[in-house]
Amino acid sequence: MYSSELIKGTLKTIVLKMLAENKRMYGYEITQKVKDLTGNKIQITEGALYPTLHSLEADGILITETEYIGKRVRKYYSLSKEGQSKSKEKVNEFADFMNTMKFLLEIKPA
Amino acid sequence: MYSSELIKGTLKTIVLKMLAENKRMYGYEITQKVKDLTGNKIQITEGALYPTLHSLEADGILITETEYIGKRVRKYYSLSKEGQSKSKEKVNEFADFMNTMKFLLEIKPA
DNA sequence: TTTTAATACATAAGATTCAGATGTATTTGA
DNA sequence: TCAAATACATCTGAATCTTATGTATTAAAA
Repeated sequence: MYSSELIKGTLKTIVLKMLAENKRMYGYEITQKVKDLTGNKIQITEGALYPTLHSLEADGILITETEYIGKRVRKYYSLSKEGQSKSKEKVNEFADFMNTMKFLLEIKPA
Repeated sequence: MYSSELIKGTLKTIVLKMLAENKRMYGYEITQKVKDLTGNKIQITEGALYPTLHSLEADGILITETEYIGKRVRKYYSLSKEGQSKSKEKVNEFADFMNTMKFLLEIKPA
């Protein structure tokens, strides 16, 4: 687990990337996928995730569909057309940022 | 310039790295150095920098000395013993975080 | 020569964003 | 059967940053 401040500012990018890879996902699924892929190093809390999903939806970046799994409601999120380009844009920006930071912090390639 | 949220959480790491490289620096100097090294891509605002410097000082990570340049006061910041290890620690943590993100976002090496 | 830009410190108000706590309800597995 | 996992979500508060503002000195340009 990283110190909490590090994750800041990357949540939106992570969520958009996950949805770009998986067509549609529900909230809990996103938290688990990220946890799995990062070997528990990044754990998205629900208190952070849901407000983010809702704000992305409000901005037209995400689309939702509700389904019933038995009696339980499940809310799927997927990228809108706009969301697809937004996702690429965000990932590219982060890649650029990493290069800048790598240089600034003189980090040698792993 | 990156979207503001990206920088979040990295300010402390950047400041500590700058001081590890330069022995002692004053606030304004740090903002300019980072601006120069990143080709204006990262611009630390003073409203963000000074609270950070003060809190690092309060935590015993930084030491200050005040000097007069003409009539103007200049406040130099440098790493304490504890600050030196903290600096390495922070940079290493960020390097690790970048690797995790690179994998998660499937970013190919530049 | 005057006045603008740059240097250099700093604070304060507000926004954003995240963590942690809490809440509800269902379903699976021990 | 009862605990743990699944799945949604909200709310309070803490942390951190942005924008704006303020003071004062010094260098450079008009």
